[in-house]
Amino acid sequence: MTTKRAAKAATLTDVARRAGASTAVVSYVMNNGPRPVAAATRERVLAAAAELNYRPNRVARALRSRTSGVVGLVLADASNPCFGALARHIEQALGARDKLTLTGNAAYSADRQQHLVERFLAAQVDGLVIVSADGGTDVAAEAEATGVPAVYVHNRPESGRSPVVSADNDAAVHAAVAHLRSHGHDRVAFLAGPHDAGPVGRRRAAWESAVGRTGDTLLRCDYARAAAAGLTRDLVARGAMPSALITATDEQAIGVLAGAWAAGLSVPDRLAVISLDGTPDSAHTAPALTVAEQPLRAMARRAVDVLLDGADGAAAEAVPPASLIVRRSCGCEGG
Amino acid sequence: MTTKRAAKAATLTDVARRAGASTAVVSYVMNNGPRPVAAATRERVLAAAAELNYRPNRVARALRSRTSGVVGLVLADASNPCFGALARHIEQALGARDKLTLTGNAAYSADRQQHLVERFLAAQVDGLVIVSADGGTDVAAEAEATGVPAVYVHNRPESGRSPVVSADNDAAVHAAVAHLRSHGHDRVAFLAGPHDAGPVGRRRAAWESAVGRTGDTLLRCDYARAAAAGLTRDLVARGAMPSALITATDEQAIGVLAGAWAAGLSVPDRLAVISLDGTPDSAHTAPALTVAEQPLRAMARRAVDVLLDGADGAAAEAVPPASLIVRRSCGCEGG
DNA sequence: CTGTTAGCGCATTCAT
DNA sequence: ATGAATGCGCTAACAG
Repeated sequence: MTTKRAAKAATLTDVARRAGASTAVVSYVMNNGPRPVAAATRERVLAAAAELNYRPNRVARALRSRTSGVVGLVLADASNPCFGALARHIEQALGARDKLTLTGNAAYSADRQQHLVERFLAAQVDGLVIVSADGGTDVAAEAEATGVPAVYVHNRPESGRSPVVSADNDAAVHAAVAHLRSHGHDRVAFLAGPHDAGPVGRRRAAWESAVGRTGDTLLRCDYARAAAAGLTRDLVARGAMPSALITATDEQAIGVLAGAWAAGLSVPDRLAVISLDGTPDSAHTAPALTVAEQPLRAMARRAVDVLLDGADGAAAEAVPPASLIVRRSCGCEGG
Repeated sequence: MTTKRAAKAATLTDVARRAGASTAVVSYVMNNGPRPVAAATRERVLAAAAELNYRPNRVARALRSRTSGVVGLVLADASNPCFGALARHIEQALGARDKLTLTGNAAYSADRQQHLVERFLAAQVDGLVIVSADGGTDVAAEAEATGVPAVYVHNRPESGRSPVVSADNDAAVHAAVAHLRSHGHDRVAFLAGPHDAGPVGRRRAAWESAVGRTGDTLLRCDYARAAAAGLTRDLVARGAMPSALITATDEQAIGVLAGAWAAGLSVPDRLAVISLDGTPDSAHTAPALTVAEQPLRAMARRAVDVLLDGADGAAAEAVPPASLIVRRSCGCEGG
């Protein structure tokens, strides 16, 4: 009969006793500093630690050293592939810096976002990464008021003054418009979100400047796939579907594809589509989406660097520009 | 010039001093217990806390009370929509139980999974939820050896003995086969994973028992969308594509749809497809996928209950069975 | 009902 | 190079 009760975890004091050393020395060898330790002593300590299967208690360490080694990641909604992909890259980048990631989904609710931030702050996070949608309050400011650094990724609320890392929306939109024109479309419609805040608002503005005042149609719908699919079916039914379309997000593009299929409208033959996110999902739609791909991994890395090293200036500039990935939905062959 | 330095956070002692009470009383009111406090005193304490903008330090609390209020979630890969959706539901269920979620992606690497678990344990998590793929070691056992409860979701390694919450794969597969047969397909092929471990292995076995030894073809490929797309193009090119197919996962189904589109094979006219995951993504493909939907939210809730309340027995039984969601890819109209 | 006090496990300062 | 001793902020005995 094996013992069911877990052996009480060994502490630094246990190791010290076993190694015939003081707790201070053990601490020095566990952390490689801040003071030197004789090689022989170090060996004894290491051996004792191994024998006792010692695991440093990060909570005690956090209390004493006032850094938890944990950063909070607040997400508007991880089921949006764009946010989800960012989240993975951020978690990975934090791991590379030896940080653990506390993750929370706010489900597009400002209240829940606020709640999450408060709980993260209470948990003594070393920093906050906020991947939020439009409409939230400036939670980063709240964090910084308590001395915790924070960085926005992708979107920053109107009133925000904390650093943001975002992609170059203008270049992405212009590349997309140019590509569609090279296919012979002189009219290029744009599918925006329900309002003009945040990155999508900037993309819409970029589209306007790119197409000029030529009367190209501006479409709007919610970011959900279902909404875009519904809009597409409507448009086809009314014969009002343009022949070339740029969608503000991959979610919308996927919805458009689904709606077009359901309505019997062939993409790219009768509708050319380019999307502006470039999440991994976009490569495996039917047909595969041509996209202006945001450098999500680079954005994540940059955000973590800004957060941890406080390189406030030139945040956005340091991430590579969006690049056009040509696949099928624009009308090009291959892909 | 506003002060840039954050005011040192108020502590329980500060509140006690300000309220003219002892730290014990303050603790009692902050936690609503474990001992009663006179209403008048409680008011004074609350007022003092509010004035000082007091935030309990969860790290100190964790050290003292030996529970951190944090649980670790280790994911094989959050970019797999099935795991990603589970992760969100688990995070939400944990939040409802007042727990924070430490999230880590193992990227299908047993090493990284091991690493994550060790770091989570060092962070004194109150429990571990493991959404892993085939091939990992029994990390839950390691956690439980240190007294930390752990639950597997979706998949448990061969050697595992910890509780596992998974869906009813057999029922799902039988429903899918029956539905395809009702469309007149007497042969129903199955697309499995590269090997027969884990849930996909069970699904494949269920398919075999459902179709009998009638020579229906078993296909295999990696779980990635690209792999399934490539396989599909190959099969079409060689004229070896069956007319009815069940895919073990949504990822594969999406890849099949992409491959079929690229190869000019019409779904559902010349290929009927049903998938066995039923992630949110499956509703917005072209055409929309008919799926045997796993009750991901219920699984997440159940897993959290098992983890936190130790209801080890009858884990899987308590989750609702998979349900067939009929859309277009099987050949049905509407959807 | 409330105050006093002793640690939780660790990092670090002050002595050697 | 090492040891002893001091808290980090909080909870929970133990006294009133």
